[in-house]
Amino acid sequence: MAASGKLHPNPFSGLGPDGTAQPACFYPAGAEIYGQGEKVDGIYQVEFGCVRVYRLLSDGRRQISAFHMGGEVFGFEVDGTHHFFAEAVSATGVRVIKLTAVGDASQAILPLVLQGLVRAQEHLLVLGRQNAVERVAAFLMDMAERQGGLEVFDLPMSRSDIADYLGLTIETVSRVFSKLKQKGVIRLPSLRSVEIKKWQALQGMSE
Amino acid sequence: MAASGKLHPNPFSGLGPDGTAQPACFYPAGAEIYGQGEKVDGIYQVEFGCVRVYRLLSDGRRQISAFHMGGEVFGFEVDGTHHFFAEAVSATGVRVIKLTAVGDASQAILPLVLQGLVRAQEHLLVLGRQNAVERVAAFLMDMAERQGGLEVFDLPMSRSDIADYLGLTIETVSRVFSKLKQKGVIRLPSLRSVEIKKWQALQGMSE
DNA sequence: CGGGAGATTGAGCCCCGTCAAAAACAGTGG
DNA sequence: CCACTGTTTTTGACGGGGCTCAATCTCCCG
Repeated sequence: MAASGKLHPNPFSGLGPDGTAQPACFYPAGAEIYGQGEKVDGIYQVEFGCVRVYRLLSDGRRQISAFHMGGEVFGFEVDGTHHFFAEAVSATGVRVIKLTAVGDASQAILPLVLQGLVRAQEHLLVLGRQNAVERVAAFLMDMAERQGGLEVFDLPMSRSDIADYLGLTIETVSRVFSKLKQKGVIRLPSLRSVEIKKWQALQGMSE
Repeated sequence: MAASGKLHPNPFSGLGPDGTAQPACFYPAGAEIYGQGEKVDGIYQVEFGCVRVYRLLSDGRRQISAFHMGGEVFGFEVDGTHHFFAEAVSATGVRVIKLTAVGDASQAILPLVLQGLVRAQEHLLVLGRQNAVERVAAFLMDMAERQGGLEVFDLPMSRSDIADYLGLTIETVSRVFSKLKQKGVIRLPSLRSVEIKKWQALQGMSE
């Protein structure tokens, strides 16, 4: 399938010699972008598509710590080695930004790292203190906002991905979807798209 | 009570004009260091004691996103406003580091922010995919490591704080403590201290 | 039409939350 | 040192939300 997303503005385009932008790489759905233990050779910016970043427990349990969509930057690491896996959720274009020396472009990437930290802390609240309905509601609103606040939007990821992001099982995710649909809060035009009919009701669920 | 902790090395001591270190402030147990919505006027470094950083849901549910102990830096924010509460868990000394302009000392604080991000992502795995015993085991090992890896160490925080950090209830935390004690994995010399008797067993529980 | 992966739905169970009571602890004053 | 009080922790009984296991359904893509 041809990936025809338009490119997002690159905040690094004016960096000068600090961050060196590379041509975008294409990854088909499911392709690994980097793996646990690999050496870090830069940070990544999503051009189009969607990326999941996750860790595994030894028994196979998976926790997706974040999805990254167009324009977002990911792949920060602390000691030169990746501690997570990153894979394309759907057909995805990723631009690699080489950091040629320690501290390169840190002025520019600090706010991006901070944003990632805020997102992670936000998600801690969801995983630590919200029930299944609240988690799914928060997820749907987050996805809608990141796609421009439209009431109809795509879900690039499978139920399994959603479950591993929300700390639930696919069955529970599916049941919550069905319940929200039945209540008229959402509509599911297809498996991978959602229409929010009652935004207000959704908000009330994730407080 | 006199706070007699020795001061930890300050990574900002050699910053020059970028970060301006202030004299340490003292906070008694329970005192608020900053609150949600307050303006940011710097970042904070723990001199001694322990700090909890948390958010609240509208119905009062609380999620502690991190505890910060001696030497650690916290209070990073993205838009000039605090989105969390920070309170002293026990009698605590905190040094405020004023950042006089955007980007100040970012070279120095980037690794600290990255470390916070790694910690948060690590904790996402715990909250999303581990059961009560695994959560408590991970917590105990983390606390032990942060106090030098001793087999006997202090718990500055209450059961309620531990519960709100691990996404559990105080009853469940207490029950897990009792079970671990009964199995001989830990000993509880007092309410606020722990001895790890079988480190290996603890590790096996949080995989 | 058939095959396979993903998604939905159902039945049963278990972990953990809730509610309640007892126990341990900390602080105060006598 | 002890008695008294309020807070924190522990322990118990019980119920429910979400997980497990399993069957069915839907959607692709040949």
